[in-house]
Amino acid sequence: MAEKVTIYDISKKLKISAATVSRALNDNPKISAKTRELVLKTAAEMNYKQNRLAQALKSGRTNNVGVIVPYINRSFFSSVIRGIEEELSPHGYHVIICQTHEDVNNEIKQIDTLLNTQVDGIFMSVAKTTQDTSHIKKALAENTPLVFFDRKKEVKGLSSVVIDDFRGGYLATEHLIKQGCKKIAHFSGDLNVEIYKNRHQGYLKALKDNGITPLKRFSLQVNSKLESGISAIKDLWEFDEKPDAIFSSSDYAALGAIQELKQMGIKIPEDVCVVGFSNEPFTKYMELPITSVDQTPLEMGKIAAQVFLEQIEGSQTLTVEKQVILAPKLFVRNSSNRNL
Amino acid sequence: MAEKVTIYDISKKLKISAATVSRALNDNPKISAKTRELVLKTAAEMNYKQNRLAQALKSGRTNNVGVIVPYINRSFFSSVIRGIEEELSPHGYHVIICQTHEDVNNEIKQIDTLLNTQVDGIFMSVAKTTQDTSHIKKALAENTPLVFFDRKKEVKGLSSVVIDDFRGGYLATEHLIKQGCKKIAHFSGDLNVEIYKNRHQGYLKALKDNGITPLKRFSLQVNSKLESGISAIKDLWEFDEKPDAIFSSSDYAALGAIQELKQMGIKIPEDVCVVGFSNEPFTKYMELPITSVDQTPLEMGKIAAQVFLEQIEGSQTLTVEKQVILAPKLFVRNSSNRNL
DNA sequence: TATATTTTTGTAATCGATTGCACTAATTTA
DNA sequence: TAAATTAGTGCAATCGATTACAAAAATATA
Repeated sequence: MAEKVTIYDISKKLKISAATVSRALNDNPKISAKTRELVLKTAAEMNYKQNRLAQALKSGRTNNVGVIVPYINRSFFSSVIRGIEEELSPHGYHVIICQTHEDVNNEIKQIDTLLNTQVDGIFMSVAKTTQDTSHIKKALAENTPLVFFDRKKEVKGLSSVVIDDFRGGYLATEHLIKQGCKKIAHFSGDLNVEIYKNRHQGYLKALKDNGITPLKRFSLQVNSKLESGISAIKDLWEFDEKPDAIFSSSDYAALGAIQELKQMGIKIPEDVCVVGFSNEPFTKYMELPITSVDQTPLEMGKIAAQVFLEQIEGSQTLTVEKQVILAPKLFVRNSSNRNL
Repeated sequence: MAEKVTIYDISKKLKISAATVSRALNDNPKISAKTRELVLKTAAEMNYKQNRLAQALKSGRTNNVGVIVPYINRSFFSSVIRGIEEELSPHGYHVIICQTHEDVNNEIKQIDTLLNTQVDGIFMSVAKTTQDTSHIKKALAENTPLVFFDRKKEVKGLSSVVIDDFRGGYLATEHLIKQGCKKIAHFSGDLNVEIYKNRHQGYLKALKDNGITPLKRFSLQVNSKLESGISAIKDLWEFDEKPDAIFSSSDYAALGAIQELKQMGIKIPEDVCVVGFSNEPFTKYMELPITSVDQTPLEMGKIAAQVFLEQIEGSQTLTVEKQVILAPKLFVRNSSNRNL
């Protein structure tokens, strides 16, 4: 068994104090070049590895950050996490992951245990049901930087990185209008959730800017499931005046819509254009690839990490909150492309 | 700013020693009920939170585990990680994630820093290119349990949880035979990688068991990309004797195959059946859903976690390695289902 | 009541690294 | 050469919790 080598082992071997060893290893300028060399050489020989726990206890910094998301295996979240990891790893940070399963109670627990483990920072996308933010303010109270991504809450002093959902909604709708669509229906998610509300607003604004009066009946709350997309189409088609386009806040519902429309013999994109949101991996693999708004998750993760780093490094400055809003990207594919 | 409360603060307030406080908090039976109550009550009042770093330094256990995968945002890996997290979180463990980007050098670094951070255990799926295992043996030398999942290496003393890739290959091929296919081609991955080799072996065995002589030309090395599937089909169709089924070790290549076959006007599943591997989320969403072998990633993660827990808890027993082999599940869908 | 036991609590070392302060040795200055 | 700096090291406390051992308090026994 490899016994752990400590600075005391080195100090004994060299008959110098542990303090000197520590200083030599940390490139402290007060140490003579000769001693430093000797210590470094010996440390290498003895296969010394710094005990990060001891160091963390002393310094109060663990070099760990926590990421809290609803589910890690959702394509969007795992990509954001990847971005965070890739940006932070070169700086010596490790990423700890936590899942809330969209439940505030778990969120509360996770924040607690993360703060307890003394993470140097927290990244989070709040659960859909989260209303109260007192558990989030704890991080602030303990002086642990917290950065929201995608799903944020308004808490003074906390930074966030989100995409411009309004613009995403606007882009998608505008694109549909340019394709010649005039009766555009929108599948929104729960309008109490900020991101869905914003996408909806963007949709409305684009219509108005183009002289189209939005029809109340064309805004449906549809949750993020294939089946919901199917039944939403059925509902819409009960009326005489049918839409000539669907802009869905969810790729899954968009897919359901496409399946149902095809079922009914409706041609896409000739008769009806369909646009989704999130740019889920499957959208581009479909036989009829689906146009979708990309949320640039990888970039979002990287930028969130940068915001955290700025906050940590420049601790001089009083904690300044930073609100980054990324531009969404529309990927036009066949489900809405009439210019082929 | 909330000052951190320590057991010393409690001991001062109650005028008892920190040792007593510590014992009371840890339910040590040597403490009188009265004192315990008092301490617990006071601790709650003062909002005491144990410093896990100090405890970790003392005990040598951090309650952190590391997971090393090629990329976290691959559907399969993120699902395994989810399984690990969900199984371990109730036991108080946190999960640290690391990516290798399929590069052994990163793998080496990651193991090093994880051991350095004193994780209590490591889960890993090795990079495709990994040959030498000396970096992995370091964990063993430091007495840190390491559990392989999916992609393993033979290292004495290390446990693993994998699926029965041979059986997966066998199942898929057998299914195709039952559909009446007789000329089944196989897209394998790199045959130097164990999992691909095993799937290939399973394919061969199923053919033989059913009296079909495998054709060398029908075993192609195709990497896990849509485009590769397309060109593989082109290659196969240059010969007169065409296959009547494709069993691909990759869902992406299977998808490419389907696209190209359709392009050529070939009917699926009537003329050619197609089966993929991994049960990627997109397979079930396709207009023509793709039959695929599921690797039960969530379960794999959970079981890997259980193996780790057994190893940690029953530290009495000498480290016994455990090799778990999970059964793959075939999800039959329209790309290979002629019995509709 | 005096002594033996058992409970309960306190003292101090430990985990490994860091760092302010003090001290010695080496160098510079007068 | 003596005094004043400067450079290089060591001592010991610290981060917060745990725990063997010692000691004190409470209880049981004679």
